[in-house]
Amino acid sequence: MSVQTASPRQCHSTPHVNCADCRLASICLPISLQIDDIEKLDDIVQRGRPVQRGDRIYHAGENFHAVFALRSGAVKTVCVTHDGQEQITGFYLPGEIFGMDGLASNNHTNSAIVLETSAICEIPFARLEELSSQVPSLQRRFFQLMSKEIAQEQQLITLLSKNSADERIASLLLSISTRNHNRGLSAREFHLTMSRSDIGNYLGLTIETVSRVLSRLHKQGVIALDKKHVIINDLDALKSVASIPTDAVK
Amino acid sequence: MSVQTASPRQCHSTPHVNCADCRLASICLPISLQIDDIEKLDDIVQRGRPVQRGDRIYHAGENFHAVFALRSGAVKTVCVTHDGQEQITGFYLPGEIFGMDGLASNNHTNSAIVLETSAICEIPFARLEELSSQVPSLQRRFFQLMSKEIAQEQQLITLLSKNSADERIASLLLSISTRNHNRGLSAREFHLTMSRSDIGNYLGLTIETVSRVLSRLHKQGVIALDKKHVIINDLDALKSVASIPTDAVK
DNA sequence: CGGCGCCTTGACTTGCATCAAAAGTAGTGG
DNA sequence: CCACTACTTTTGATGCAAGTCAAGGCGCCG
Repeated sequence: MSVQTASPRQCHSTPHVNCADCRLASICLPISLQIDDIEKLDDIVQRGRPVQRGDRIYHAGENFHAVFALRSGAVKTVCVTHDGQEQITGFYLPGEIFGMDGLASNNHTNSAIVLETSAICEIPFARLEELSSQVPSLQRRFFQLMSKEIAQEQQLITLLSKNSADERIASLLLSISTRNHNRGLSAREFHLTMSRSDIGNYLGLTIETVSRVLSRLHKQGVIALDKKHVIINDLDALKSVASIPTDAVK
Repeated sequence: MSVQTASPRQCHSTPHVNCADCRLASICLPISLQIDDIEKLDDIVQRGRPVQRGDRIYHAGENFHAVFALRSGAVKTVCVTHDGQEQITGFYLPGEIFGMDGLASNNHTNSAIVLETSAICEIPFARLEELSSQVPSLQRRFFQLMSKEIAQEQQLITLLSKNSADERIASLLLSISTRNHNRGLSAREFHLTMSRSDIGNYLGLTIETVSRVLSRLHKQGVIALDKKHVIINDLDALKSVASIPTDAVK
């Protein structure tokens, strides 16, 4: 089970870094908090051991007691239908929060599965809730996070409902690119941590279609593709495949 | 513009009913609040004039300042893509809360459009937020509402990603039926307030497909259908079309 | 009555799924 | 280091569910 991936430990994945010093603070939960409020938040955040590919952070059906912030690595959330099929509902990158499903019913509706060696902060919800009452900007921030989650899912709904296979895949690549960029990484070049099968599941496509579309984009020179390593050669062309105006900031 | 539908004014749409007396209290925002907390909530709720089919409660891009509870009638929320297409992201029935998009960015990402003569409660968010800090059970309730919204959207994502036209439409009928039932109305017989085109838009199908599937269900005797009036003749058969186990509660 | 939306139905087309097989990649153990 | 197994990805051939195009019906309103 100890699948050590090539992903090296990075400075921000060391357990002792606190929220104030974390280089992801500008995009994570602490946004817009005062320094002493960050310290209060810091007190309730639990930083765990690195987790490995395939590990589950929580299971669907499990009691909900915490939300999670991803420090490094990547995570997917999946929910299971009546007939046992899995649907991936989101991919999470460093600085992003997951696990807010399950708040409604006190039980997680999704499972969270680790895609590559990751470092994760656990934030016990009871204490977060309590602190939110005392720190209005934290309460607001948390409302915003949930609202952002809703907005993103609506984007996905639109993608699934209205867009072709090409558009869906181009959109996903652009989304990852943008999120990488916001974390201060390259928008042009990145590693697809998820398998073709994960991508297909997420976008409502078969793995064959995913493979074909990626090959075509490669042949057309829009992207360069080596296994899971992606380079966006022509950003405007990719946006045009995604039917996104080239001037859209997104 | 004044499209007066056949829908009669009902007792719970009269503006003077307060939260404590509203017959939707058991499924609306006040759930699990103490009686004096309901009164505090009641103080900030604004009950407006009835609105008509086609009216917009808020526009995409508009400043976010309130969430809304539907007292009677029906509402759809839509968001607009880059290329000007509309995507319906939800249908709302009495007792349900909408307008929580826009919390993230302080601007609504959706528009809310009235489907039939409706009565709506407006809840200014600033005051709700403030009250939430003082009343932990309200804060919790509001977190839950947003989380429920997330869970429902994930259901829709799964539906769009994995299910056939028949399954999508049967699922929608069952969802409306269940929600009616929870409001104390008939689960067997109801009025489809939305047009075929709305249904198609919501479910990622063309209006022709919607029409064909409904006709087929009618011919098979699973439902009776007269214009917008629906009677579910064989609930188990409908669940089976939706690929939902017949013993599933929801 | 005639015009305008909304809905239904039929004939045809197509994008993606399905089926099938081969090629590439990784992990394991001799 | 290579052979072996298992898994993932690619590529090709074929089929079908749902989209598109087109025509006609029904109800509503001026």
